[in-house]
Amino acid sequence: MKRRTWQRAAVQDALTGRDDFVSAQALHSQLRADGSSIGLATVYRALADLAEEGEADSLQAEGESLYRACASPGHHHHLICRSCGRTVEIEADDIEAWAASTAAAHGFRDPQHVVDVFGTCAACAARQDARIP
Amino acid sequence: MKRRTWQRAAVQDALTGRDDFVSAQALHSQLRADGSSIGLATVYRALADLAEEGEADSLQAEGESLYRACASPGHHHHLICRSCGRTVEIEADDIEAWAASTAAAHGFRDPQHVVDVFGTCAACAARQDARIP
DNA sequence: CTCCGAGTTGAGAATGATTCCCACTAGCGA
DNA sequence: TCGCTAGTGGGAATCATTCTCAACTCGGAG
Ligand SMILES: [Mn+2]
Ligand SMILES: [Mn+2]
Ligand SMILES: [Zn+2]
Ligand SMILES: [Zn+2]
Repeated sequence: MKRRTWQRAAVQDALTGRDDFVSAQALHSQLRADGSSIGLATVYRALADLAEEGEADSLQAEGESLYRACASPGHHHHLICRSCGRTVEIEADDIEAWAASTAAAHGFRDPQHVVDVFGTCAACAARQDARIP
Repeated sequence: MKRRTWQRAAVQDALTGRDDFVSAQALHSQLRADGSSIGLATVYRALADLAEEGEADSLQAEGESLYRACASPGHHHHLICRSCGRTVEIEADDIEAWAASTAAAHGFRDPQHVVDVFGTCAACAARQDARIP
């Protein structure tokens, strides 16, 4: 029996309020800065729960876990700006089929896959070009 | 000027001697068990160097970095058994093209991608089936 | 071959993210 | 409302990885 606490709601709201992948630490700092008294361990627990329930997507970058409340309810992948973190949700049935058939072709059962694309978004690219010349 | 030391050679040899992804800690333990006096920090450094030089591939799993000396010299991906770690190297030009075009379609520059497939290999699947019934 | 200097090593300390501990708090069903 | 117990949070503990730095050793110059 899961209980509804304002802490869980606060984490979910904070996550929904942004469109980039964020770490537990960063989200905790943001919540504290906004006046919340939520604890760090609770933010970690809430994010882990959200990810397990499928309410949030997670990925590993530079040794830390990042989370995002995605708009697409189903399975999808991400195109992520490595500079500002802005993220585009991507659906690619071809990739799904490829992953499944590749696993099957080698006798692997219960396939899962990690597919993420990183790049520099147009805005960040323009900013970089303007600064360097 | 990069020097040739027996420590680097030992790490590379140990890595080449296995066909699964392995952590720095595990490789250090193995080397020590085989009588080497190599230090843990050195194993970390050697693996990082090998990865940077393209001599080894690396991926993140469960919060730790794993390394593998791959047979394919060029860019490729992996199909990994989540039970025993056995790895198959995969080349998929379709995926390369898809990643590049996806990034371009959204105005993202300098795309890179992470594509890994995990599953249970035939041997591990058979072992599990035999144990459970 | 010998010498010297800069790259390399390794034990232990430091770091940083994440988890654990546990006394206290607060959902929520009866 | 009452009691049970999941949830909370501050701080300690854990764990992978990096840093520190004195000692060491490649490898090119002479
Ligand atoms: Mn997919
Ligand atoms: Mn690729
Ligand atoms: Zn950007
Ligand atoms: Zn296996």
